[in-house]
Amino acid sequence: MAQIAKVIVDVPTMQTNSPYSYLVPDQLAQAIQVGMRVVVPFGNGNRKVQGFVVELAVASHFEKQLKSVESLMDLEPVLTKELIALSGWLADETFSFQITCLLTMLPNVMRAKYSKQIRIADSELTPTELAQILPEDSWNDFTPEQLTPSQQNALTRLRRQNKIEIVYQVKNQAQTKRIFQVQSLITLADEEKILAKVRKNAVKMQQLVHYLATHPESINQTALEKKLAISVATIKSGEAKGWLKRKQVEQYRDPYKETHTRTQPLHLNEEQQAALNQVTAAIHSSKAQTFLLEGVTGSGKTEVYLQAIADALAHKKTALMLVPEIALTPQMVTRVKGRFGKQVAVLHSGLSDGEKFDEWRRIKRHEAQVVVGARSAVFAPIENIGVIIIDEEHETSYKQDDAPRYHARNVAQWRCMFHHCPLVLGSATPSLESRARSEKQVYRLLRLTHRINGQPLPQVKIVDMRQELQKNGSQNFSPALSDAIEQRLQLGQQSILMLNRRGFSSFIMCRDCGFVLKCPNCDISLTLHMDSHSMKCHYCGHEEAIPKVCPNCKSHKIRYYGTGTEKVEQELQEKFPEARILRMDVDTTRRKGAHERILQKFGSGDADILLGTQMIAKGLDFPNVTLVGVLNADTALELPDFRSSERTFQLLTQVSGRAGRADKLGEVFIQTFNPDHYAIQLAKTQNYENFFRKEMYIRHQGKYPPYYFTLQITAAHKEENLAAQKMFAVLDELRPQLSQNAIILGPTPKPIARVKNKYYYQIVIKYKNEPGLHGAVTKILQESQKNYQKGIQLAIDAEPQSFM
DNA sequence: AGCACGCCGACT
DNA sequence: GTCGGCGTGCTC
Repeated sequence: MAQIAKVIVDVPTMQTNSPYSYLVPDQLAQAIQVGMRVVVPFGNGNRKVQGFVVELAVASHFEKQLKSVESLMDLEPVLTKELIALSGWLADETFSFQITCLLTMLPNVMRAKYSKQIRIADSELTPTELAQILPEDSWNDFTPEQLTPSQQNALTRLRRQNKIEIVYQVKNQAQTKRIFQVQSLITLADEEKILAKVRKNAVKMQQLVHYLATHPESINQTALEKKLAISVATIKSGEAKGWLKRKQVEQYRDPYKETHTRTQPLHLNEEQQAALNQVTAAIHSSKAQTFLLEGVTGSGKTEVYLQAIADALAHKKTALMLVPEIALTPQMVTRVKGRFGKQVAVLHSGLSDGEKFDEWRRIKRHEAQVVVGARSAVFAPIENIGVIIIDEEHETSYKQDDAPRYHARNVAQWRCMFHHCPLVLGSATPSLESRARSEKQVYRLLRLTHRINGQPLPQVKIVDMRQELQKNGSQNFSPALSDAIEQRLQLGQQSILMLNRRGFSSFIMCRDCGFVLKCPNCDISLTLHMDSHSMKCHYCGHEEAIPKVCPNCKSHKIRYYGTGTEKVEQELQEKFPEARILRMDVDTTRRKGAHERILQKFGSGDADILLGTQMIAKGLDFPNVTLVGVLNADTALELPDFRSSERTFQLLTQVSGRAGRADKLGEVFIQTFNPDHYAIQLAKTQNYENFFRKEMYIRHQGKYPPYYFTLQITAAHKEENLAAQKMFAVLDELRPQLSQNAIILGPTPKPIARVKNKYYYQIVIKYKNEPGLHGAVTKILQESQKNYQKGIQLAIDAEPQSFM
């Protein structure tokens, strides 16, 4: 009986979102396995596409003649059965395609590159004629995107006339790094004999011979080059003379080469021990229990995680720990690597594709038992999991905002069910969803209420900027904050200043007519960038020159407005000329490793003030920091989003925790125009529990999560009314499927209605129990495929992070 | 996605 | 009359 492979092909559409059957040719029958990538012919022209084998069977329900698998792309499966099952569930859950989910789970290099080759199939067509259409140097390798429409048409015509043949290629990008090792073939006894044959002035050759004679062990080729200051040519000629052998060996690109000093488990206090005991009990009894570890900043959550991981390892199991991208600082990596050494694999966006691939392979080959990583690390190919930990579980970065729109927490829960292991969600300020679930006993609540070392929480002072505005006019630094900074400078202590959001940025406004320079493609104002001396759009990347006169009224009084980190940095430097300031924002951290370098510099005391955006609020631990200033606490509050209070509270609580962690008492200044807002007042005392009660009441009143589930449907189109029409059509179709209890908001234009020249309209459904909703939405999505060619894009986001 | 089939307008 | 525009449907 012929073998049949069920393959998910790399064609991301709704119509092709199920496995296709292919015959397995005899020569592949032994090697093919579920989870491998294959190349299969697909569609009318039999173009080659990448696919994933999700099942091997002996029969297919497909009536017509099956095509055959072309080739295998892997020697062993890249996906486990668990991950294949997970991809199917995830596709359904997030209203996305299974192929999109599969590709999301794997390192980028597993994504095939497609290209085409052209061959003359009819002697009537001369190469010169063809070269007029397409230059000869790209005959062997071109992609449709690089062709102009007229080239495209000409080639299509020739192909229909059978004058040319198009050969499709699927290129595997997954390359292992290979280095040369040099192995000596001579011994000490040979040295004299060989040296006699080497010319007297060939100093390098003599050195090489001497080295080889005295070093029988093999050495990295580049290391040898450095050591003897010789070139590859010398080594190669040594090889030709038979003195040495060069061989290629595979090498991991290890992003964390430096060895970490090993640390020992710390002594736990009573609360930590009690929390740990509950988690380890679940590990031992293989129970898929979710825990919520709520602990004030500095209460030692990380130590509980580390000891839970140690316990899993002691029971011959593995562990997965997720950390927000931004908190995946060298500090955190050092802590985990320090405890578990080479058993740790790290996955985050700062790594190159090659480095990620290598870390991934270390996990796949069971060379790493502990995985630490950002959101997508939740798909790490780790087996036999003993515990999954999600640190700072309230972080919005755990939700992916493009397809598949998954939340790492839900994926982790699925994997915990699969592996029968506990999930630990940790935070000082849990998301309301998680905290509410622990209230209902769905999660088990573990609380850490004491800071280790018993240090007091920093003193938080709220500065009313309304009064400051009246007294001193508009400014970024209140006298209270300025004095505090001055004091730290004199004491030689460090300060962290946070400017909320990159968005509170400098835009340009005409003082005469009020004209604001906006992006021609998007509905937002352009931001001034001093580093490139230009105006940029944060949404589409549009860039233009800084205007000298107002384009509207020709006035010269067109000025900067608002505050960006660059402007604050300038102002700060003027105020404190002697201060050494480090700025950390999207612009200064774009380059690889820049993030680490800035923190390293600050940590080693090379700067007095660290000025930055949200990214400085998370997970940093610098003992010499005794002052934290939040320049504008309000910007997040003013956003039209039901989570804005929660975000503000979390951010302020978190950034306050950066002050005075060691033996020195910390001080925090929060500048705000809303000093009486409950999110700000409660952040002052770091009273999460009170904030939770208050915010839950407000969510209840407004019928928002966690009392209601939410689903957002968005339509996008170049023409505003088509996007709107589509949303009204969706609404008409959906409404009969919903009960009276469901609440529908919209259709409305999104708060930023136009991005990249497309208009966005959305509806949001708030519901408690709508069994028909999932099916109805899936159906709408399937039908909308037909409209896709007309340029209408429909996006569905279950539990969106914001309605904006 | 990409390719073929099929039905309408402006050209040799 | 045909060439080629792109709307529609299918891909094991």
